[in-house]
Amino acid sequence: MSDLRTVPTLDDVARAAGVSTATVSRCLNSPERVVEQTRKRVMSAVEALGYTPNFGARVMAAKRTFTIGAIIPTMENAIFARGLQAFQEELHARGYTLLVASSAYEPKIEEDQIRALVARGADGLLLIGQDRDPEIYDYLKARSIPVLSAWVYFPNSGRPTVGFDNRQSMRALAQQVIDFGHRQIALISGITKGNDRAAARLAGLRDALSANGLDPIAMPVIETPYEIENGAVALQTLMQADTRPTVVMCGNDVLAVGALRGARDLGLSVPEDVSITGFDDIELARIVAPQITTVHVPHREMGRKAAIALIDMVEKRGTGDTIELKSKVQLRDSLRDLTC
Amino acid sequence: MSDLRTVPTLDDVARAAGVSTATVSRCLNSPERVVEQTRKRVMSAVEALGYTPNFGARVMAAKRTFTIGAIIPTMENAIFARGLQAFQEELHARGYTLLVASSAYEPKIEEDQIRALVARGADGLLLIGQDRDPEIYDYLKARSIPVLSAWVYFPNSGRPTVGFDNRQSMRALAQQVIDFGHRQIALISGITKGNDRAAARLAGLRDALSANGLDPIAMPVIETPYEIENGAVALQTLMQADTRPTVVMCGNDVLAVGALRGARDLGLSVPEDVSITGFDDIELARIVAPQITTVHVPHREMGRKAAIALIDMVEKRGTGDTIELKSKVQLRDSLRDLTC
DNA sequence: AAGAGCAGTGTAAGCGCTTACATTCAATTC
DNA sequence: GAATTGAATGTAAGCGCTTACACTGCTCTT
Repeated sequence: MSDLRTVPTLDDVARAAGVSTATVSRCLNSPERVVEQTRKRVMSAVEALGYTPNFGARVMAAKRTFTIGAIIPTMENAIFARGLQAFQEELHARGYTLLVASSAYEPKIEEDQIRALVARGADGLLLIGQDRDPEIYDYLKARSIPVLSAWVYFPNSGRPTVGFDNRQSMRALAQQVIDFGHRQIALISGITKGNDRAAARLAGLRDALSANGLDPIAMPVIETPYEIENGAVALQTLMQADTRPTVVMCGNDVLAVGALRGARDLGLSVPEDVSITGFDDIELARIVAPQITTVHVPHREMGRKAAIALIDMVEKRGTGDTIELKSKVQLRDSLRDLTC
Repeated sequence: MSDLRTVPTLDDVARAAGVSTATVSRCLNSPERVVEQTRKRVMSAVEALGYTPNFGARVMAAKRTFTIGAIIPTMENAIFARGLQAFQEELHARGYTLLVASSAYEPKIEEDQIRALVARGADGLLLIGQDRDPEIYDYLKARSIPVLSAWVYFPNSGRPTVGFDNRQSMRALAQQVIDFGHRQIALISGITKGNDRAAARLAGLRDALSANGLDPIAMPVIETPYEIENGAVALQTLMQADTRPTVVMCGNDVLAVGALRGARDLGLSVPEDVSITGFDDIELARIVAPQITTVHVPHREMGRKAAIALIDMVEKRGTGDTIELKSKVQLRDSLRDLTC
């Protein structure tokens, strides 16, 4: 291959094909508006020159970037990986590119990232959860950039969401735990401030306690960032209390796996000495021994539907539908049935 | 907040501050060239109007996108997550944005993704490994887009790499295995075609065998995509052979974790009945019981250094240095010392 | 057979920014 | 004090593309 001195432009193609730049542009963007014969000529010129449209110029002229931004709290563990993968596959299939950033669960960083993505011309944004400074929503609205919140389901928030009901899900899991005879329940939660999923899960657990005549206030709760190590430490703290819990429920599977290791390090067996539950049903939950009882979330489906919904908002200028997905309690070995 | 009718432009800011657009542009891009007083005035106008530069226009005028593209084989497991996270943090700190795509280990898809990233104006590209169609390198060269290969170290390839020597690393691990008295060694490898890391690891293992008077040809090898399930299946196949291996080495930790589960399902204990080793030292390796003996790779350091090196290449401060990072055998419980 | 209608194509005006070059003016030099 | 210098700022030419609008030469109407 020869070393091209410069990258060819629309103009070069037009000249080579003996047409105007407008025709070349049309060939590329709405081929049906150009007659077959011309189109062929143009396309072979494109081919011959190895022409690729200049992204910046196209963005500027068309005022569309075909870019969707997504900001997730973390890339370091698999919580969002599968959903995001599906999201990106669906976007790709529809001609969009995904721009990912992560916020490390920091609202400040998230805000920066939102601005960065907007500055880069993202046509739409996928965010996780809904709990953020209203000013950000104003900012996005002023620029008419559609936003979709995933991983949550809030039908009455006035903003579209695609996800599942974290509160109900946790409540359902807790009900199961209670039905299994557990009364001494403790929770290792993620940080609830600025994290509506974590907050909802905590609330759901309390709902279940109240509904079963147990005191939600008395329940020991440790809030800690979603990291395996933190789960281990938290479990050890909980097990040193005067009245040991019979079950330690965790805000997600990452904490649960940590708790499992913490128990192991303490010489406790799970679920004989203490039961552990998780949330999310990421691969991790099935890899460890015992496998972790958790709430299964349809990650891939969520990612796919989020992509479809968001593109819809971008293209149809629709306001965006809220979509509810169903989660499901996934019983495994880490939860002991005390009633047997 | 009021609903802005239109997004403010450089011109609006210039008018509001009573200066020319050039001055505003300079305030934003090289503030030291504008006198303090003016700069302050401009900045408060920027603030007041909520101005954000238009990405497309900036790209077009500056012929730079401040975007770095990265194509990784997969986002679905954690192999690349940590390194990529560090990569993106470093980029962000230096004013660049990361565009990530994944290829599903398919050369065809990777090629598409490369073209897509280039079309979007990526200033530089991070790829994993070096084994790909030379035509792609020509294509990138013609557009003078710097490329850096990570996760490998090939000092004499003529292209910059940032990573570790997969072959030597595997050889070192294998030497340890042999020193522990293992003679019946089997390998569950990733697919080596188009994957120089997998190929190098296989080669390194063979090196060690030869160096110790063992027959590299006789070693059972199963090649399979990097998925937990595949590791489980492969282990079971290997254990059904006439002469059972005393150790099953795996191309990475994902396969090793799968192998571990496969052993468990077969009722075998690790490492009593069979030893297992991994590669990469991702979090997974420490979560499972027993913890997996593996090769530790400095993921975060690799990501950070890759970012620095690539930006260097983009900004023409260098042609791209090859950087070697040191891996390290990480002994854990899944490998039994037969000599005791 | 003249006009209407329309498909196919061309012309040219931006899109919002960066930056080379031009201009201004105060400080410095001789 | 005139000339020189250089820092600070302004002017305006693109960057490569899309698209509104204009134009051309058909095929239909009536």
